[in-house]
Amino acid sequence: MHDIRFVREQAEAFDEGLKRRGLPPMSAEILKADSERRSVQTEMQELQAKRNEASKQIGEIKRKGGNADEQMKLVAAMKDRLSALETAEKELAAKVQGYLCSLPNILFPEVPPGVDDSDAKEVRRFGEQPKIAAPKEHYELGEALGMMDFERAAKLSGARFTVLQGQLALLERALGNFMLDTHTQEFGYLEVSPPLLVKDEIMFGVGQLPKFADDMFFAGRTKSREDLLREALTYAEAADIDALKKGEMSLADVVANAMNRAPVKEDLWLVTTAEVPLTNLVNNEILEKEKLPLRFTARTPCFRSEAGSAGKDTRGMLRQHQFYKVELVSITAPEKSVEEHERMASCAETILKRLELPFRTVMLATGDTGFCSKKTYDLEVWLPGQNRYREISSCSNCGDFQARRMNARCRAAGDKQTEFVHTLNGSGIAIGRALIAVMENYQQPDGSIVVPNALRKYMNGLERIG
RNA sequence: GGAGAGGUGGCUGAGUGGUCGAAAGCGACGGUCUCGAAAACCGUUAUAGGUGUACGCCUAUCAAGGGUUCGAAUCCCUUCCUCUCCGCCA
Repeated sequence: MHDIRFVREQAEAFDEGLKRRGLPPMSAEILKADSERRSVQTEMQELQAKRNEASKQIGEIKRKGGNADEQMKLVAAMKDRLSALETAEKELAAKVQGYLCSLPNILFPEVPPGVDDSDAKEVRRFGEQPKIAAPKEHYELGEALGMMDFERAAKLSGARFTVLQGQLALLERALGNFMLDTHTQEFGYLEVSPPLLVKDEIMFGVGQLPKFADDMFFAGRTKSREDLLREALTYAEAADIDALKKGEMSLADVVANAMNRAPVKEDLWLVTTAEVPLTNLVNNEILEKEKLPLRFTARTPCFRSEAGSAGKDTRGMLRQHQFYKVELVSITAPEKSVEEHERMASCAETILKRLELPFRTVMLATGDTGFCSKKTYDLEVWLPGQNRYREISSCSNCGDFQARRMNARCRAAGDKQTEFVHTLNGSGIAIGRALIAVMENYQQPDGSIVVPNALRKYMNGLERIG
C-alpha cells in the first residue's frame, strides 16, 4: 500500500514509478478523490462539532428540567446533511484506499527495465555445470527409481501433485532439515512453526488479497456450496426477489446483492508461502526499534492454485499445487532493509553452495518483479535435464509496502514517533525444486543419485540413492 | 457441536444513556529531595485524521461493522476473538 502523503508531495515521482511498472499515471485521479474526501470530511466534522455542542446543551437543559425543543429541532435539521456527508466520506475514503492498496510498489532505480525473466540482469554466477552424457530429467530418474509416483498422486488429488517414497521422501526431509539448521544456527533466524490456514486480513497484509485470490486455495469451514448459497440468499431483499420474478433483474444480480448484504463470515486461506504467516507475526504491533531486525524461518507446505500457468511445466514436480519450502523473513528498521536484502540473498545462496549446485543470481526486471517488492533477486539453479537455469529462490525487499497494510511499526527508545518497519522475504530455499536440482545434478549413468556431502548426516549417512 | 462468561488506554481494572477520551492502581517519563541512588512527594503520560503561520482548535476511536437516540463504552443486531464446562477428537 502506498502513502497518500507520498502521492500528495511527490506526484511526479509516483507516476514515474507506475510508468516503470507499465501503468498509466494515477496521481491526478487519486489526488482528486483525496481532496474531495478532505473537503467532505472538513464539512462533516464542523457539522459534528455543532451537533455535539447542541447535544451537550440538551443534556444540561434536561437535567435542570427545562425545555430543549429548540436545540432538538436544530439537531434534527442537520441530520440528513450529516448522514449524507458521512456516507460520502466513507465512499471517498474507500476510493482513495482502493487506489493506494491496489497499485504495485515503487521499484528501486537499479531494477532493470524489461517484461519477463529473459530481461533479468545476472549479478553473479557460481559453480560449474556438471558434464553428464544424455542427462535425464528428475521425473525420469524418480520414476525409474520407483520413488516418485505421479499416477498415484493423480489418483489421490489430480494433476500437479507428487507422491515421494523411500529415499526420495527422506531426501526431501533432509533438505528441509539442512536448510533450517543452517539458517538458525549460522544466520540467526528464529525457527517458527506457524499456522497454514489464515484469515483474509492476513492475506491482505502481505498483498495476496484482494488482487491475487485466484492464485490461492480456500478452506471453507462451512457447509456445502448449496448451504452457503441458501444462507446468503436469506439476506436477499423482497424488492430484489420481486424484480427477479418480473424479469427485471437477473438471478446473478440478486445473488450478488444478497452476498453484499450478508455478514462477512471469516473463512480461511491456505498459505501460498510461509512468508504469509511469518511476516504477519508483527502485524498491528509497535516493535522496539533496538530489537530489530527480527529474522524468522519456517519449513512449511505451500499451496498454490497455479491458475495462470495451465500447460506450463506439466511434467514432473517442478510446478505443483503443494510443495515444501523453507522461507526467510526479516523485519527491519527502515534504514536497514537494503543491507538486509543482500544478507538474505547470501543466506539463500549459501544453501546452494553447500549443496554444490551450480546457480546464478539475477535481479528481476521491472515487469517481472512482484506486486509488493521494490527489488527482487532470484536464485536460479542449473537443471541438467532441462539444460537451463530455473528459479529456486526469490528474495524481495518490500520496503514499508506490506508494513503499511499490516500496520506494523517500530519506535526508537525515547521517541514518540513511530515508523513503519520494512519487510523482506526470501526462499531459503524451495525444497521441491532443490530435490529436483540434487537429482539432476548428481545423477549417475546407472540412474542412481549421489547424496551431496552436506546432506549425508541428515540421511543417516546414506551416500547414494537407488 | 451444546451451554455459559467476557473483549475498556503499555498492563491490571472501574464505569449500564448525557460535562467519559474514559476513575483508580501499576509501569514509563520529567521534576523536588540526595554526593549519587532508593523511598517519598509533585507533575506528565493513547492513536489516527482534518484544519490554521501559530499556543491551538475540531473529529473519530472503549474488538469490528451496522442500528436505535438530540446524545452510545453503556441499549439492539451481525461478525470476529478469548475463557469456562460438557461432547467429540490427533
